[in-house]
Amino acid sequence: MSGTPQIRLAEQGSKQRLRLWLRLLAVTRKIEAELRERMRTEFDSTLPRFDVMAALSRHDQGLRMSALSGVLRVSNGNVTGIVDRLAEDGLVMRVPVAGDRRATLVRLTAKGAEVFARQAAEHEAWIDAMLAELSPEEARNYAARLRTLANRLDDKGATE
Amino acid sequence: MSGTPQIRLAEQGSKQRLRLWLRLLAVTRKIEAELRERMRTEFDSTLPRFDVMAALSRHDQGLRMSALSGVLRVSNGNVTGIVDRLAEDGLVMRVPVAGDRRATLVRLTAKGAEVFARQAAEHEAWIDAMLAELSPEEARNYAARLRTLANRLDDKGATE
DNA sequence: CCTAAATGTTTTAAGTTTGAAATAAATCTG
DNA sequence: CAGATTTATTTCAAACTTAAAACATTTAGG
Repeated sequence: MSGTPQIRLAEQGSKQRLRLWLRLLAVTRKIEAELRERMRTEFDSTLPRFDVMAALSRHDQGLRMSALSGVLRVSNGNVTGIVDRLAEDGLVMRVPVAGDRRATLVRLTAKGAEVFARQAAEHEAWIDAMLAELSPEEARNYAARLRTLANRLDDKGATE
Repeated sequence: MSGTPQIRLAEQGSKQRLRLWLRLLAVTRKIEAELRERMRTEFDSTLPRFDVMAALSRHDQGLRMSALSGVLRVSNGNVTGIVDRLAEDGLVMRVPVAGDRRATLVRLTAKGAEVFARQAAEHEAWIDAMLAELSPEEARNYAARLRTLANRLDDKGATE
């Protein structure tokens, strides 16, 4: 009815992986929705803004627009808009790059660094609470597994 | 320097969970980006459209706008726009609900069901290839773990 | 040097997304 | 049964997102 045993097994593998993907997506969306809601109510901000500030907080010297876009895996034009709005609020600043007038370096302002520090502490606590069910060891194991999976995905993308 | 041993351990757990979350997000975004790209180039469509059709394909009798919104975990207004565009393309139809003139039932058209069947087969194959590194058993185990995690998150949300 | 290709960023058009306000209809309550 | 509340959906404004086009600048070849 449903083919040879070999094909039945392959189909099952495919179904299991699809199911895993759907669960992964569901959990990720659930957590993101919760984080977005809290960012909005507690800090009157958004996740994309937080993501940009988080990336910048790891680079005191600042990041180019293209580097920011690469780190966050979002399009160039997207970053332009988010940085525009953060700059309006005085949280980041655009700095010219000496020797390349095409490029712009984006950096957290003093105010931006201060605001981000507060938000980051809460953000970490929210995640800690949401994932409290996972022991530190379990979290570490899953993170490691995801890391190898991400590497494999990157490899594939690179060779295509 | 960094507090009592108890606090140091708690901090570590928090860091591990944060790291896990960041990896989860990175992998999910990577896969989504790949799926979006393929939906665009192979089918000239988008993930949100596919998601809506996938939900409808599991309900022959159709779904109310609010049910669709609930299943997909996106806002009501969002679903309105996506269904509008799918309807323009003749892939879904709005059907009045007998006995409740506020509500609308959304269903796949024959064309929509046919288009979705083709896309779903490809979609499953793409995911199967991307997650090929995971054995069916491993996929099943992770899916199960994510399921309990999702349940826990839902419980939290319900009691708040 | 001068042009062609490459690089860095912004702009644009279309679609997605949210939360809140508006609308419409059904249900509850006195 | 009339008014108030709740429920189902759409509309709206603002932000996010992408891919592609436009722009500015730099680098590479001749």
